[in-house]
Amino acid sequence: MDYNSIKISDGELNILKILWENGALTVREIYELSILNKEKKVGYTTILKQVQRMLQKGIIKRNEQLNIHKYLAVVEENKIKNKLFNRLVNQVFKGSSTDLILHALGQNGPSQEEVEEIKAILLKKKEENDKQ
Amino acid sequence: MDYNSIKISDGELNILKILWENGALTVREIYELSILNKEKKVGYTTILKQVQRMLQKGIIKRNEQLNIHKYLAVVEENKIKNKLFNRLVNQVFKGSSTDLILHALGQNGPSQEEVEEIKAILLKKKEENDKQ
DNA sequence: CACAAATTACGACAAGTGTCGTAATTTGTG
DNA sequence: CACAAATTACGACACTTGTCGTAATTTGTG
Repeated sequence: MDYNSIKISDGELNILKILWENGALTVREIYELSILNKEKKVGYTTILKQVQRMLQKGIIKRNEQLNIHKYLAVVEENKIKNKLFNRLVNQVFKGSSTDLILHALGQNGPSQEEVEEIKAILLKKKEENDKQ
Repeated sequence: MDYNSIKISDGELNILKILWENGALTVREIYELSILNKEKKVGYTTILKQVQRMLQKGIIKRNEQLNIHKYLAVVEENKIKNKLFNRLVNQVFKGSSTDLILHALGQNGPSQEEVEEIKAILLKKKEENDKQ
């Protein structure tokens, strides 16, 4: 699995998330979980189609034992997380994960003093890195 | 500008980034900047087309004074950052920005001790939040 | 002004995606 | 086993996006 060339759409990510959390599932189960807590519900065949395309791409696989088709994620959660994380950092935080962290803290993180503490730590670190 | 319904593609984000950094630019200027430091270069009309579509969507606007068309971002950098940040948090970090921060720290952030310090702060904060 | 150069507009095309409808196949039940 | 129910396969369609080619328009220069 080449994690660099892989592309994952929003719908696919949604299905992967369910699979990472729950392990092998049938399409029906994925479908049921995917429409829970969703404002916008889609048809069963929509999910099925997405599952089929994911199967074809090789990002999930199928286990056919017991006459039941169960699907399982092939791509690793952490690698995809890293990938998406790095993409965001590069796209809007100039490649600096520290900047992203500061953004996160400013937005809805810990209290003011804590933010200051953390900022101080991060900035100190940043200076060190810049020196090198 | 309704920041909730707005969708921004990778190509558009690339152009926005340039506009946010440099203010009003002509298509030519955007084009020049966009192919700098890029392995994969695209044609001028590709950028032009993207600019035109962005104009139509209303995420950039055009200033025609002085017989020159200069384009300027309408959407605000911080709001878009927030949007993308929140999307990532919801998509793969269970809606917890603290989880994302911890992920960032674990990946390529500050030193070990600093990470521990920050973790302690964040976790303390998290417990407080959970109590409420 | 006339023509070359630059800019802008417009249309096209292939991929990828979300979304289904319907057909084919498989499974379960009287 | 025969038929209903469920599952799976397949095809279709609209939209978005990246990517250009080419045409139309505007600008600048001899």
